[in-house]
Amino acid sequence: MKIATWNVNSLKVRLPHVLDWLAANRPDVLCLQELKLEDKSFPSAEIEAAGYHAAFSGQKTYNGVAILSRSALAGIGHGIPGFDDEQKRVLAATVNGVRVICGYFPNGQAVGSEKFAYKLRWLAALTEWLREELKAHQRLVLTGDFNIAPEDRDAHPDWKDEIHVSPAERAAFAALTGLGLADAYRLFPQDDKSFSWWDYRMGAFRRNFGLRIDHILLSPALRDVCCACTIDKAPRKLERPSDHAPVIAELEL
DNA sequence: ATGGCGCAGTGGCTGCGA
Repeated sequence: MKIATWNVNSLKVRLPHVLDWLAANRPDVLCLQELKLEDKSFPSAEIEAAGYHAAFSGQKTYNGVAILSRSALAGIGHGIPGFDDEQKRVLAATVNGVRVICGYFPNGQAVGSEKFAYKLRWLAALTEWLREELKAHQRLVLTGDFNIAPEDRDAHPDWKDEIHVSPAERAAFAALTGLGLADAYRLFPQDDKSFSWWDYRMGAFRRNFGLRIDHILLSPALRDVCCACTIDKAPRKLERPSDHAPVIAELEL
């Protein structure tokens, strides 16, 4: 099973890239973030024509998540149970016995801001929910745009902002891995300065001034069968790219 | 020089992302 995540920064604008990428890579599951469109505008026909089922949770202008799958999606769940939130950031579904949770984690804007407090509240709620989900689902994937670079090696050395690399955010990430979830990318040797996001400005991609903030976390049963995890930088080189690159994990299932 | 780029909304600009 090949499972991927990609923050597309507007599905409307990026649909051609997504369709091309699905055709070229044929993942079993693709989790999308930052759809920036309402459910009524979701491109269901195009996704279906590409051979994929879809579950989605969108809103106007901001946020929005989707799970695309070659097999049928079951047990679709919206949001974090018990956490009231108008922002569409979480979608869960079961595919061939694997519980897939797609998340667009809050940005946080600046350490100490109102949005930062919301980010930490959101992360705490997610973690408590995942604790229960892991009891119910032996095979579980938590994936998406985490907006956290878990270690120093996951951020360009010149990254000056505290957001995405602050101790509080990294502690929240560690709380998730503390539940037994493994960062699939770090199960394998990787190049130095491996990132999944690059600012549109300042020639950041050309200079590889980036962050690794898009992740695939695996429950113990899936970690044991994970045979590869890579970042595909090719779509970031296209005309009008998303600022994020897809991350792909391969599971021997 | 605190911007730069890109997207959405109902705009000639602002808010936001990371």
